Amino acid sequence: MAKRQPGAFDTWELDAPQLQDRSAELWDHSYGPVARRLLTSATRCYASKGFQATTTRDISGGAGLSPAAMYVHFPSKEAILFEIARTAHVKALDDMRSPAQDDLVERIWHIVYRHVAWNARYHVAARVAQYELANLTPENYASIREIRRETNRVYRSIVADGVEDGVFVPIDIKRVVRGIIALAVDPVRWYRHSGTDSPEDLGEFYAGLALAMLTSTPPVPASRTEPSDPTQAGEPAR
Amino acid sequence: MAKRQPGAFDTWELDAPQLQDRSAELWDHSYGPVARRLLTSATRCYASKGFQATTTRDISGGAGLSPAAMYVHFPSKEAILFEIARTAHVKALDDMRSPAQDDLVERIWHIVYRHVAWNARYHVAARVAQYELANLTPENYASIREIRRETNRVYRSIVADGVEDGVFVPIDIKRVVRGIIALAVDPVRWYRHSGTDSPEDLGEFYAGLALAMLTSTPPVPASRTEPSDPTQAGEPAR
DNA sequence: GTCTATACCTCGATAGAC
DNA sequence: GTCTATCGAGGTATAGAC
Repeated sequence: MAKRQPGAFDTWELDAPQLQDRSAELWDHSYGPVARRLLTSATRCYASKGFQATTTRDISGGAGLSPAAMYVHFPSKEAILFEIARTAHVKALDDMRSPAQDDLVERIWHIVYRHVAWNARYHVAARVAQYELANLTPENYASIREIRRETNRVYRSIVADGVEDGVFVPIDIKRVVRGIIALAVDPVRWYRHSGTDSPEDLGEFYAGLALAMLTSTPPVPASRTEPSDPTQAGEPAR
Repeated sequence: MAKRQPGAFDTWELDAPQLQDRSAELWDHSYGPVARRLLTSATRCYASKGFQATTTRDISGGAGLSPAAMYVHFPSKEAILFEIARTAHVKALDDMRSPAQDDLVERIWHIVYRHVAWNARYHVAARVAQYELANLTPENYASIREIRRETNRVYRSIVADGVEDGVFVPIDIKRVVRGIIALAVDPVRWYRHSGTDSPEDLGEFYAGLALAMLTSTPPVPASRTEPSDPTQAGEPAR
C-alpha cells in the first residue's frame, strides 16, 4: 500500500517538522496548553498526510504524548478536526470582513486582499479547513457549512451592490463570486512561507484579478467554438 | 471514528449509485471489460469517499466481484488510482490543446473553454485526478507531475505571447496562469450534471473571466490597506 | 493527566480450490 | 479468472496502574 507521502502534489509537500507554521497562534485559550499542542500537531498531520492517513499516535506523538493521552483532551480524531476547521473558518471570516465603506471597489478589493492574505499566512490550518471537511460528522459539517454560507453572503452582497450601482459590469453574481472565492482559496494548496511572495503581496495580486473580472467586459472571440468532442484529441497547439 | 460521508462538503455529496457519471467512457480498451468496470467503480469510490477511506472490498463490490478478484487485474489500490489519474490528465490535456491560430484571444478563450468543459463533463474522474494525487507512490506521482507541467506550459506560452504582443496587459505570467488554472479546475469540486449549466456554458463563462484578467487593468483603490492583523477581527461589513 | 498494555476491529493482500 | 477463507499488520479506543 502506498502511504500518503510528503511531496505528492505539486504543492502538497508539507513536511511537518521543518514547516514554518503559525497554526499555534490560532487556538482559543479556553483550551489549555496541552490541548493547544494537540491541535497544532493534528493540524500539521492532517495537512501533510490527510485526515484518514494520520493516526491518533501521530497526533499524540507530535505533541510529545503517549497514544492514550489524547483522549483526555478530545473525544476523537474527528472532534479535533472539527475544532481546527471551525476555528479557521471563523477567524478567516472575521478577519476579512471589510469595514463598511461607500466605495464598492475599495470594499471588494479589501475583502479579497484580506481573505487571500489570511489563507496564505495560515495556509496549513486553512488547507485542513478546506480539504478535509468530508471527514466531519454530518452535524459538525452542517455547522461549518453555515460559516461558509456567511462567507459567500459577504462576497455576494458587495458584488450585487456593485452590479446594481453600475460600478461593476453586469455579470452572474453567484458564478463570479464562486470564481473569486476559488481564487482566494487556491493559495492554501501551494503557499509556502519560504517563497518570495508575502501573504500581502499575494492578496494584492488576487484582489486585482477579482476587480478585473468585475469591471471589464472581455472581448468575445468571433468564432464560437464547436462543442468539445471527448473522443477526439485536438491538434497539438505548437 | 467518523467515516468520510457523502454530503460532507458543499459540493462533495457524490453518492456513487445515483450519479450520472461518464467515467466509463474514459478507459483505454487495452483494458478488458472487467478491468474497466473496476476502474469505474474505483473512480466513484475515490471521488465520493477519498482514496484512504475506500477499501478494496468497496472497489471489487462496486464492480460485482469478490474482494480477491481485483488483484487479478491490478496489483494494488494505488495502481488503480494511478491509472485513473494518468488517464484523466492525459485526456484533459489532449482535449484542451487548441488548434494553433494567430489570434491569441481566440486561443486562450478556446483552451479555457475546453479545459473547463472537460473538467465538468468528467468531474468524477477529474476530481480524483486533482485531489487524490498525494496517495500515489513517488514514481507514479512524478509521472503525473510531468503531464501537469505540460498543461502549465500550454497555458503559459499563449499568455506569454499575448503579453509580448500587447494583446494582453503586462502581468505576472506565472501568477495569472496559476489563477486561470485554479478557476478551470474548480468545477471539479462542485459540478453536477443535474444542475442547469452544461459543461459548455460553464466553459464560456470561465473563458470570459480569464480574458477579463488578461485584457484589463483593474482600478487600484486609493487606500492601500494596512497589513491584516490576525489577532483582531474587523468590524462586521454590514 | 499521563503512562503501559491491550482489546477489538478492519484493512490490504495472499492461498488454494474450482 | 473467480471464488472462499484467512493471514498479518496496524488502526481506534479503553483499562487500569501510578
